[in-house]
Amino acid sequence: MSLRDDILVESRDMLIKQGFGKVSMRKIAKKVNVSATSIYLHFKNKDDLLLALVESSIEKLSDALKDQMVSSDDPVAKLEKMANSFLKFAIENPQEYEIIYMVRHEEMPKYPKEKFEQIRKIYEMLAEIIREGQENKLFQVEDPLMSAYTLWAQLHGVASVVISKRLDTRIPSGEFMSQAKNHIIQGFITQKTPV
Amino acid sequence: MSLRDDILVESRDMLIKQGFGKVSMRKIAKKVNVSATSIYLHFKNKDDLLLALVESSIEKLSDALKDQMVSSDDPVAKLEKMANSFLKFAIENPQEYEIIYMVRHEEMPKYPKEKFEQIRKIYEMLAEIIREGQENKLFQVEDPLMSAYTLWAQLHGVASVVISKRLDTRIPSGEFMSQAKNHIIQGFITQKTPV
DNA sequence: AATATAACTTAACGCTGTTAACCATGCTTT
DNA sequence: AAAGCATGGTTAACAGCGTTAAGTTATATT
Repeated sequence: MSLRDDILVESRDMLIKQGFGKVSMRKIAKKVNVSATSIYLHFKNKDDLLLALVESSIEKLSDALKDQMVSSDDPVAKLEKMANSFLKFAIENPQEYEIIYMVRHEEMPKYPKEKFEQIRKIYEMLAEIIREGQENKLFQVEDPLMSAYTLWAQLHGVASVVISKRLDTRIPSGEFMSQAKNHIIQGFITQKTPV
Repeated sequence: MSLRDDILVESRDMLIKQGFGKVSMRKIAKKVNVSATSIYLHFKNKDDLLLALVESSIEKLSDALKDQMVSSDDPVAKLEKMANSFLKFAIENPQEYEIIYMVRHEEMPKYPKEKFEQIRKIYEMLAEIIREGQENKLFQVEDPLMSAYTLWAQLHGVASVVISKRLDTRIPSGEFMSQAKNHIIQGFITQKTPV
């Protein structure tokens, strides 16, 4: 395994175990038995290294979601599965999930957009499900792609409140997420306005 | 005005203008014409200072939402107004909004819970609206307080994706938010399952 | 054999949060 | 009035940070 890979492995481990604030170039270097400056031979700077971690976390999430897509269920069930595995991934890999949202896109205009191609593909996938539901008159949406983004944003909000422990102690997080998921899906479903 | 207040004013200003990463004790000190260590006479440490900022940002948001509560509209309209002003606040005061979500609760178990009383009150307020709608059979929810949390979480997800510029460039953020708001509210409304 | 390139090092710069020790001022108690 | 003490400030210093510049050493190419 190359030094570059060692750095990635160790820094991811450090990020997951100790959190974002405690990761430093010097500590990573010590872990892989190399001088701190050596890292700069493989990564432009700290941000660049972190971005590499973001990328691979996105890939993990992407894989977790894709696995759910093999089924030939109806769109509602598909969406539900997606929502489930999204939340499951976030809760089971909280640090991994947080890595994805760690770096602000605006702070890295220098980085090639292709790096985020993967995440765009997930959105397209969601949009496809929604489009299918729209055609079957199951979902009531204006623009499937936009709805894919709102769906994800809603799910992210739910995941993030749980992960960052902002939930009221009176509320069990499992029920919260399942309840939230229902509300979110419900929000897309076609309905006759109540009397 | 006391030095403590000066520090708060300047550090808030710095936080809003330059962002979280660029705020340092020394820079704040320079701005208020005092040595860096003097800040420690008024705040335990940097986290403590930031928490004071969080508190007052929460109060601002809380005020913005409370202002919407005077009306005697029906629950649906009320919820819509709340959602609108929540998103409006977030978009118009992005840095202020981010301050609220900056500090992780788990990282500050030392701080008194009463500090977050204000935010809890907002939740109770939302829960009250939802409870009202529930009794009028307008909303279909299990637990109004839990639903208040899911509502907020979803709104936060939407606000956060816009603020941190994660939205696809093809999607106009105004429409995105309005669309998302509709989905979110829709998710609470009682409905007859479609045929 | 000479040279280029790659992978690494040490030393240093200018930041950072935070602590320790010190000093002046003004209030309280003797 | 003298002594003591709390308050609000100071400077100096520590350890750690990201990053750069310059130097070294080994390997591959010509």
